[in-house]
Amino acid sequence: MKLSEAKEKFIQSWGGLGSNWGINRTMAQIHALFLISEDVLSAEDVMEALKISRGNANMNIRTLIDWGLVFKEYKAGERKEFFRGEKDIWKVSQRVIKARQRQELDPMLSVLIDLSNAKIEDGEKSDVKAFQKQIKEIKSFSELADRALTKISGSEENWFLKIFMKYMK
Amino acid sequence: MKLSEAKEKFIQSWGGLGSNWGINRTMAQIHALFLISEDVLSAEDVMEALKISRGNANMNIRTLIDWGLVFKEYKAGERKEFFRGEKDIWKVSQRVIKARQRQELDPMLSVLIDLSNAKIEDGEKSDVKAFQKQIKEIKSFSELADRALTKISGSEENWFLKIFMKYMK
DNA sequence: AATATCTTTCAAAAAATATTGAAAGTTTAA
DNA sequence: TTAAACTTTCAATATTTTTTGAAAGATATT
Repeated sequence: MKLSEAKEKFIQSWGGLGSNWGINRTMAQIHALFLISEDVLSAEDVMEALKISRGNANMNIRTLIDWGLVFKEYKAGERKEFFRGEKDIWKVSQRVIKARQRQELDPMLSVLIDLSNAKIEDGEKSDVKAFQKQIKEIKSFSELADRALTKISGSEENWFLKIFMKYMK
Repeated sequence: MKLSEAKEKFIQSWGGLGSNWGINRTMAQIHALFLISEDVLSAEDVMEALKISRGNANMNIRTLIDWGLVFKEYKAGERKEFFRGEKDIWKVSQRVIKARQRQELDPMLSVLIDLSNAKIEDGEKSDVKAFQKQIKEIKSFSELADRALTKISGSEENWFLKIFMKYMK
């Protein structure tokens, strides 16, 4: 296999993985490109490598920066911006977890908390009770998951590895 | 708040959560409906509650059954099928993890394994080395994650709770 | 202050994804 | 065996999401 083929395959697969998990395909591809690029890349490099438009490249690079997966870097004597990807895959996954937790899990949790506290003013009494019980269970579970994810996304890789070795065979 | 409003809010939020995670919105809404329905529901009940077509209801209920989140049930003397949702939120999340692991993580893992084993027959030697090193790291991490998810999706809730209490404050 | 270089925005277009509903398929009952 | 009751399929349609590219906005250079 050629190196370029191998890279292409990685980029495409990473893009597919992302898009199945609600992360837009191009953003995941750009991220893949950065994961396997030793050097910094300019917006143009990204546009060219992935054959995408300037707007698309710009927008998705911004989002990757927001997520903490890509960093701006300046070259002496060069006017344009360059970017470098976070290479440590443990850090990458922590930052993905963090971003998605605040964007998607937390809003759901806040709805669950609202519903738990809401006074329900009609309906068959047993229906209301059943509904409230189920919401409470989902809320408790979500809070547990939220705390577990927070812990994982703030830990050293070592910590996780130790727990894994000890408890997960 | 009225019971119907509260239910609606839960269904909409759960649908939104799903769609942000690459699960089609309607499927997540149907799932939410089952989560908070004490009784079995027919396809028509679902169609009516969510105002969706027969085909849509049928297709998404099938997928939920595939995922192990909804079960067929028959009523004595009734010809049509009824469905009941899995209510235990721990089991629900285990089954979601399992479904997505085999659908999305495993294919990526298999690409990573292929790339790790592939003989790369061109390119600057140091580029090839760097690429191979990075792929190997991503692969190792993915295998670890895969095993962690497998363990979690096959465990008792108690096991997880214990670990959590002990290690995650 | 005019110009060149580069970045960002955003409305329109394209692409991807989900939904509909009618027709075909299946099962049960008379 | 026929018909009624129900489920599944799938081509056409609708909706949502993503992408483009040109124009506007910055910032640096002469």
